Amino acid sequence: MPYDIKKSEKAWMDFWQRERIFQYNFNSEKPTFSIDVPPRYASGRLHIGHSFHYTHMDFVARYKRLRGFEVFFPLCFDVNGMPIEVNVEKKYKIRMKDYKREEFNKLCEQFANENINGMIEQFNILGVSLDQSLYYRTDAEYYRKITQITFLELLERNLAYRALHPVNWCPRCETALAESEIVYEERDVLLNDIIFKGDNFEITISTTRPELLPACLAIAVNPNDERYKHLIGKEVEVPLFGKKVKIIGDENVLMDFGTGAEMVCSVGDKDDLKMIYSHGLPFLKSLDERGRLTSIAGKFAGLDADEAKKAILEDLKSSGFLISQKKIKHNVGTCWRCGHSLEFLQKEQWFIKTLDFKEELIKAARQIKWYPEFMRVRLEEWINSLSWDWVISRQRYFATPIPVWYCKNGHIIPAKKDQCYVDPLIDKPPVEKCPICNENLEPSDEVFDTWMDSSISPMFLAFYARDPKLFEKLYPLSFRPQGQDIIRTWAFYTILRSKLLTGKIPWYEIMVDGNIMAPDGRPMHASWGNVIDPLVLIDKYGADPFRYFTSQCSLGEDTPFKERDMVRGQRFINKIYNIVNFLIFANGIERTEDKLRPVDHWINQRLSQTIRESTLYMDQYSFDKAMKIIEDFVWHDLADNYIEVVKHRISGKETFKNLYNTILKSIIMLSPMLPFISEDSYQRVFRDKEGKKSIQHLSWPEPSEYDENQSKIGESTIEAISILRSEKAALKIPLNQEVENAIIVPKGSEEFDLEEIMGTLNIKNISILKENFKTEIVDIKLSANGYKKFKGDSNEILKLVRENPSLLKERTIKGYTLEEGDFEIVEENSFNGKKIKCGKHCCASIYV
RNA sequence: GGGCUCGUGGUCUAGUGGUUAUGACAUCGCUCUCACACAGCGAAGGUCGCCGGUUCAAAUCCGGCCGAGCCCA
Repeated sequence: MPYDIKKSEKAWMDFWQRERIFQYNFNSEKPTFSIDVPPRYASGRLHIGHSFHYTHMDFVARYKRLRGFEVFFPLCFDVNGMPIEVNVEKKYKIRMKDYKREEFNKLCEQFANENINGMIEQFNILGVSLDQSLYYRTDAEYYRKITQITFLELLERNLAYRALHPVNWCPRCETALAESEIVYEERDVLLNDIIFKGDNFEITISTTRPELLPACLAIAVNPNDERYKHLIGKEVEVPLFGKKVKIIGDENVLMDFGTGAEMVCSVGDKDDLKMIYSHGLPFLKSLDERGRLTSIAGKFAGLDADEAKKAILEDLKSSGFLISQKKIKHNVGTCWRCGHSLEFLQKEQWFIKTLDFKEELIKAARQIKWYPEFMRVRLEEWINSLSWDWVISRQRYFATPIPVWYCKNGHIIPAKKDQCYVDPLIDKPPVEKCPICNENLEPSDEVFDTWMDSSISPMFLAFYARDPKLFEKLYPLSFRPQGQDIIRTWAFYTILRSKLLTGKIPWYEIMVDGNIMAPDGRPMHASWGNVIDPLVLIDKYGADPFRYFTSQCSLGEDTPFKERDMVRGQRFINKIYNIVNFLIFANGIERTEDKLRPVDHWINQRLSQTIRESTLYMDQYSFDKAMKIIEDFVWHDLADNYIEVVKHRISGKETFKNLYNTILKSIIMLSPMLPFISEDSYQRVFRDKEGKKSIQHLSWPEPSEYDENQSKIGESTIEAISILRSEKAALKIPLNQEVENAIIVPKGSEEFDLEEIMGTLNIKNISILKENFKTEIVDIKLSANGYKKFKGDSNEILKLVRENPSLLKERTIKGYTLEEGDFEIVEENSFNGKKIKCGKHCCASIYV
């Protein structure tokens, strides 16, 4: 009966849920291993990349359970922000701003609920061992309450502040965006050369944004530029608008971009902003919140940026100011959600201080252990490049309300902490009038950037502001798994919030994953038609084969999806199933007394080595390496060699016991990666004897005991068997057919378990001999040690020895003392004049 | 333009100075051998992206270039 993967996987996931196998026990005496699970964004279903990430963290959760930890692995959802708003607008064909915040948010919540239910089902199918009774969603009042409280705490300490500041602004979404929300896109734009006239001179500037001409503050040139340096300090007139501006010198101006002269506007881009600050230029508001030109643009007022660009270029052309245009590639900042190009706008916004803490944050990042290590460098690069504080206010609906009120004189009245969760649009302020000027209060209608919610995830999970005792116990969390694309956001903001609010790092370890690429090696894009649905694959192959594929992906590297890895996984799972079948068969036969033989010691030695190495790799979250070692052991040492050898004596008590333990330890090691087949195997044979309800309740194996000498004999024996087996195959003798004679020629002082060889291969007599055996030296090479010893003389010595092999018997050559192992001798062996197959330890042949 | 990562048989991949470069998938041959033909045994297939340097010795270390990915400007 073949392995029914679908039926099995369904049954065991139901079993795990029913028996609450993954439930975290708050009263456990075991040490806790806590995972700051990425709250899955509730705008859709899991795609292959998410599935990949969650299986990786599940490997960790399951491994840590086996290592004796009480694992805290909660189910979390991120239910906030623009993607959901946009989806709801699309679904109902409505505009958010036409609705009251409350009403619109109800629609968002409903939309999210459907996705959440779907994703929980997906987690189950994948076998992700989340404790579903530990749960949060970021749109719930219990969660937003903590977002608000932590904000109020920062406000009390002046770490949050409100200020007028240019912000990245999306005119379509009408909201400020954080730097992390900007997507840079390369676009074809026109670089326009425009003449500015001064007293008896002209200067031609290059700009991609002529619509900002009304906000022109100055012309900037590089002070080292021979063409222009004499003009610095002179005045020119802004074409069409008649305003006079100065020519300034600034080292940041690129001499080879366009004409090497540019206009400084408020505010075209970040470079403008830097020059405005460094040259003390004023801010002009040239665009409004919807991206239209303001009154300073005269007759162009009211046009949006694109229309204005056209109109102004027209006028410049007809009045002779525009002298040339050429197409260039230009990086444009766009809104991560809607793709509209962004503007800089002067707005009152809420900020959290970050620039003051750069050093401290880098230090904190270094206290955290990063897997892989190089990901930390990316965070440090990001921290070093930050040029202003974190803008946390958003002019949107579906997010946590900012818990403050304002009076008309601009005083800020924050909510009281015990008032939270609070919605200023609905709830009453803590006081009726402004305590400073006795004015009436207006509620804030702004919400927080959603990273304000997700960046307190470890604090929330550790019961911050709710249960100080639990917080003491759980904080910092053990482990943060996440994707490389959100190092600068989720990882960064979490470290920031944690440091500011608790003074501690949020977790001791962070594991950063790469992405799954399409099979063609490119990112998956719906428009490229290379998107892969994990559920279709799992339906075809099963969840364990999918997990097998994800276990092959190196941490932190992008991996193209490979269906053939799932095929390979399927075969491996089938192999495991059949190994267990054999054990069940062996379990059913009568037991006789016996003793362990050298091959048993050999498999125990190989098992121990596998346990030691895979433990090392699992501790570093190098699942690919651990899996490779375990798979190699199970498939080749255990299945191909050991089982074949013990078949002839499987009725023996000790033999059976050794096989039983070897298989049990193997499936325990495989269970983090392949939980379904492992649980299935455990339940089929081991549960009765071991007693534990689930394989997840067992312990990660310790290396077995074995006798080193016996193990060596076992190794030579395995080699002899494998040579003789292939010999038998070559002679076309069926493997179970009896053979009269075989010979084994040891290379050195090796010993062999002849009885084992005879039993396994059905050979009547085996002799160990050295007569009639001829060794011919074919080639002589230097070993690594030889090279190290002889250094520069290596080639000369090698030449001497090759010409005269008898020199090998000398004690010294050219003053070097010779030792065994300096040379490698390539031999050809023959027996009775015929070539004979050889391995590391022996040569062997069937002797008919 | 900057930071990080990667570039190995047809495809994918292991391998951070020293035998004949690992394995998988695909290909070809042999074998239904009492757990498994979703198996076993064997064969063919590689100038280790390119150029230069260090070294007795480089896939591996260093420099430059080319290509890919992520993040940023």
